[in-house]
Amino acid sequence: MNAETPPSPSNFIKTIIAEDIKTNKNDGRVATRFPPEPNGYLHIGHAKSICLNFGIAGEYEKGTCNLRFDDTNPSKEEVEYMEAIKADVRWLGFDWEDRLYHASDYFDRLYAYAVELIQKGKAYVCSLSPEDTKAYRGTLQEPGKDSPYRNRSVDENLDLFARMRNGEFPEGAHVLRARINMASPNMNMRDPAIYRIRHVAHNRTGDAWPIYPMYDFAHCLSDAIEGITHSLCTLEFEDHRPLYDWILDQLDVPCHPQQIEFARLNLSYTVMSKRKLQVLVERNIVDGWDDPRMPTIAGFRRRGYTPASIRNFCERIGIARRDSMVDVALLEFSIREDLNEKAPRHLGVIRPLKVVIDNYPENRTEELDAPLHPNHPEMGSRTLPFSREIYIEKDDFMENPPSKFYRLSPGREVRLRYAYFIKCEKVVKDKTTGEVIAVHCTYDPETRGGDSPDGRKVKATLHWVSAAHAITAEVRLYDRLFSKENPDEGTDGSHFTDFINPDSLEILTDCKLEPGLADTRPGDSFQFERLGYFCRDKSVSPTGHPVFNRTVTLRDSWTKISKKENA
RNA sequence: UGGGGCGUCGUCAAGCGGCAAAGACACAGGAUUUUGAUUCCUGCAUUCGGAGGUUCGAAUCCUCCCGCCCCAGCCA
Repeated sequence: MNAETPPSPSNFIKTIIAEDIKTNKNDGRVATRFPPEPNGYLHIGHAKSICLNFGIAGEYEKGTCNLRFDDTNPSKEEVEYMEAIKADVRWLGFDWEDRLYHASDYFDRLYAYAVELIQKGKAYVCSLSPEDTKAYRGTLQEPGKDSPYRNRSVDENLDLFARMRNGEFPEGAHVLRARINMASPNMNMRDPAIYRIRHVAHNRTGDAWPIYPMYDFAHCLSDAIEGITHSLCTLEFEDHRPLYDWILDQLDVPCHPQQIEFARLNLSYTVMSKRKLQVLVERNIVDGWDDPRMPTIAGFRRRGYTPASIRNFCERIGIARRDSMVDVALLEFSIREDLNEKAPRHLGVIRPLKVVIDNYPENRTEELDAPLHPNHPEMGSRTLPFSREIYIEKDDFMENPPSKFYRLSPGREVRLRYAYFIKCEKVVKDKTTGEVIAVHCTYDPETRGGDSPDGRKVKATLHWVSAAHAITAEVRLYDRLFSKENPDEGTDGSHFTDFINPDSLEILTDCKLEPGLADTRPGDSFQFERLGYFCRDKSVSPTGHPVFNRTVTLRDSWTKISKKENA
């Protein structure tokens, strides 16, 4: 039922579950669930939870993981999000089979449980205004006061709750509260609201309900109804666990799942809350939920990340209870690792510099054979057209190179990948700006394919593309969205948007790629040799050219060396 | 200042009274290389937030201290 993922390391949750299996606590069953609220797109933090929940279930013969939408707040939730969430979970490689559920599936049963609670004297209708409710709640260090409505009779509560359900009251007039303890040091136990009036249509139940259950009431009961054994959630719900347990203890429920909390994922140089991601989308700071710079699953997909790379990343970061900030370099390692094996190699020049090979015949074109993957011959090969005028990367030429630079420069010989050795003879500059606009070279016909029969060596191999045959493309280079490792951690009045990296996107519109890249499809991934991994985008440039997104650069020790030299 | 958590390498993270304190990423060297990529070696915590204590023996148990996170939605 689950995607292939390497054997995963142990963590405290697996330890607990293994122990439960050993003691036959749930008849050997392991039932988890992934319970998103459909109020936004899934992000990499959700991927951690998905991999955990589906992953654990997948490790046991009697393991199951449900997909359950926690749709108890119709004013925030949308069908668009539900569809996107399902697509993302599937894309990640997980299968909920026939176990797609919604908290809203249980509204009737939840209502009956609420009635049961009232009948047992464990819940009451409170008619305090929201402001008064807040005032009565007390503070972190002072106990709250009992609501004046706390001792209404069971009959009156039953009547009022029935009328709430019938839509007889406006929003805010009443609320159903659990009758626990207004003096509890745990705020969640100070008679929390469990049903509120909302005259809002629900995307699945329509106008059937004018009241909706709160998270604390709906979640534990949904878990119990589904026979969940281990209810995994993030740390901020730890204080809710006593309430989770209290509700299940009062009621006649099928089972009592165990809630276990773990730390949520924080990734450096990005933000992870749905609210903040929504701000980025609404303010058009990014191009939508699937902007390749977004830490959403949809964003990573469009960026060219593979499901396996994200799953491997989630395995590597582990599961623990301490707050942490994972280095984005680990994610980058995970995608390089996967694409290095799978991505076919191609040549593409993103900042073209014209090279004329003076001793190469004017009208000649050759077809050169080039493997699609140097380490995997079984992937086959393609041919590369070669001619007198080619493009190389601007960065691969320097008129006055520093000592460590061993690419092309005046008088120097280098290899063109899978083609010929060329030697730089002359530099052509723009008369006014002094900018190098073309380079003249000679080639050695004896070096066809890239080997010299006389055994002479060159220090560098450059990627190139035949000027007459290249296709033009738009390439989008992405960098981290934020310039600060933790955008949430600004000084006094700062806002996370203050740290947006102004250079997070660079669009190159005149890139020259080997012709074979013309017949590729959106979503296809490649390595452009010496540059990085790129993924064909779904869009087309304003000029009608294909668009490629840079997923991640190759590891680059040259940049480090050159920076060191300049420092 | 009430309650609940958490503190092991630059970053994640194993470890649950007896290890020279896993592993990964990052980093630094070196080898191989028609990608300054990949691959391959090598190095990288005498120390587990601090101080005491228990014990033959402590990262693991106890005490105190310090630091960080969460909770006062009719959000989830």
